Amino acid sequence: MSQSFDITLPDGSHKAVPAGTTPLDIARQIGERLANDALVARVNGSLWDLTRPLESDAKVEILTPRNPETLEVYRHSTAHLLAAAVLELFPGTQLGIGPPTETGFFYDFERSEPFTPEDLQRIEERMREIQARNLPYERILTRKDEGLQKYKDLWMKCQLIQEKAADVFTEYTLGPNFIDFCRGPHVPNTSKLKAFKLLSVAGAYWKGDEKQPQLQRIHGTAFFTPKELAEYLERLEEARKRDHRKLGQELDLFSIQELAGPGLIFFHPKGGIVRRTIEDWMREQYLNRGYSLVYTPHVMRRDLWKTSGHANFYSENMFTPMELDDAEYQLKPMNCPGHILIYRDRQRSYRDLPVRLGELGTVYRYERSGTMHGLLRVRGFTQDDAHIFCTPDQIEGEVVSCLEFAIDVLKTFGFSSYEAELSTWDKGASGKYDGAPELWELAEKALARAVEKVGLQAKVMADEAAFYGPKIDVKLVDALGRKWQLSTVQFDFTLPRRFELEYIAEDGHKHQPLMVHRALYGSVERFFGILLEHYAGAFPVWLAPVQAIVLPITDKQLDYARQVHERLVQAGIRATLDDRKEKVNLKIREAQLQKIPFMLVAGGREAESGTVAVRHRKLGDQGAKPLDEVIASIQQRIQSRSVADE
RNA sequence: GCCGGUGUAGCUCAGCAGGUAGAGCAUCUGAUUUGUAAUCAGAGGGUCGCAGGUUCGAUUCCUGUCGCCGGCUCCA
Repeated sequence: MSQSFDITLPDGSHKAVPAGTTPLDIARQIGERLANDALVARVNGSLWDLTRPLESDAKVEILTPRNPETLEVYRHSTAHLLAAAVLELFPGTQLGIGPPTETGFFYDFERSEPFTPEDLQRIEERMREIQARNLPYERILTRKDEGLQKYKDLWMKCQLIQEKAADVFTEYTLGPNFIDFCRGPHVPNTSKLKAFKLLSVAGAYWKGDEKQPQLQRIHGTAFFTPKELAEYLERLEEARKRDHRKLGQELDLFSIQELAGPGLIFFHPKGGIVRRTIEDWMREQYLNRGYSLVYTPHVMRRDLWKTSGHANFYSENMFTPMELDDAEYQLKPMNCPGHILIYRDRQRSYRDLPVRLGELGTVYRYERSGTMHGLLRVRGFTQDDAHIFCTPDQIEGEVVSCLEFAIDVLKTFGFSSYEAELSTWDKGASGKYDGAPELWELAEKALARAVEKVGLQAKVMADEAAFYGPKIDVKLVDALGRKWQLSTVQFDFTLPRRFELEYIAEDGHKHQPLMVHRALYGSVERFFGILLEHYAGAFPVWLAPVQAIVLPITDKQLDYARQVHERLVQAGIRATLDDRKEKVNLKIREAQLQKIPFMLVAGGREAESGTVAVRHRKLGDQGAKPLDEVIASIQQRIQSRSVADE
């Protein structure tokens, strides 16, 4: 056993070390500082505990907080710390799983009593105490049969061991009293954990399955430094401040009425202006890009939904059918069948294709109570929906223009950062797919080539396609770095078959067209909510419900202010006049809180000279300017749809 | 749907070991004519989410129900 291993370091240098050497030993040889900062190692590509002896020749890399992948390990170790604290305070609690997440970590517990917010505080304090004990995380190898015996009082752990463990598995201790079945790796000891905070408790089902017992999930977050933690908490606070539900009320944009029912949105006059502007832009684009605008009914016979298949596989999401004198009718959860009926109302020639039918179609879907969320998750919403019926050799071009269109939406509304996902059928391996393999191949190739052509980065999500066809999803990244699913471009191989769609091809025979479903805003309501949060309520001028407000200083300037207001309105600017007998300070404060882009102060001096004193919501007092100039500059912003707040 | 929390004036919130409620802002009235984020004074406004129960008495305790919030699940 006195063999030695050949270690390759990231700089390409080699080192011979005796068996039994750990990555931490190597770090120490390189430098005390590195050994101090080290949290975990990468050995031959996989993450490895610092104190775990090397087992062969290896490429070894010592990872510190500078390596982003370290954060997951760090948070995972914090999750163990949480579990250890819970067990100390509440012995007998059952442990579920405790993974890191994108923003922190959680651990699931089963306990008859609910954790209260006070419990959370106590737990967090106990975590700090345990942390201060400077306990090591130690990796232990255990035989499966032994492990099952050891964890016999922890049913979830036993289940996990049964399902996941090899004959010999790893577990990690945290001091003398805590041990957890876990793949690892972990940071070497609790002294490394410098900044963490528990955030919430909530219910979560074991394995995410509602037929399984419900557990209590404690969420927390952890960062390498208290400073980063504080910044994260500030971001959370910022997100809370720009919550679209809060802004929607403060800015009087929309409401949800208890008397009318949850998940149903009322757009108030100001929200109505914003929404209409968003919709008008889309309608204009439809017409510019070769789409036809159609309208389809909101309720249709249930037979239609039987033909489409929705009555079967989508029934959970549909409103209960209503009985009319001749038949059952169904509120529409989708627009596709309506567009299909228009397509097949007459015989189509290949010369007619592609047929692009677009609609701002309002659909109703049954969402379980408890799942609704402001504008983002509702029961009635409007899709900027279109269906493209085309020939096989047209699909690539069609997908390309859909993606270009989608990118144009993002740019127009001020999102510069976005990403895409290409969901594929994975060769039909999972067997859940409908449609001929040739069609899948054809469509997936077209999608992949289109993605490349428009220069999108698309992550391939194997086996994530819908059963009826592959798709591309576009996600945007907002001002706070949050990702939102937005546009989707999906093939549908099922509906053309179910509705026996056809066109007469050049060969004089009937062929089945390909059908592409695409929505770019996704849902207008949801898009509205995303925009609202992205801009924190300060909509770009072209979208702002009120673009300018005229503020006379005293009622001596009222006549002049009325003229100014009239000029603005004549110029097509959405302007209001604050003619109350109030101090200008108050008027400014309120206009500012309403996030009105331009406040035009009209006092005696301005009335004399035909000017207004311009105050911009972000830039502040800009001084007096000739009214003509001000009008032109506001108009310029509106016409150019500028998203810059200046 | 499930787990936990929560529901008091238009808004934000206080209060109640059970004795039918209070502030600030908003609203209305009056005064103030005011130069870049809140002028002053007075008045009005709530069947304490809804329905039962316990009690001499319930906004307060209990049960049910509805909405909302944080999650799970699902998705636009």
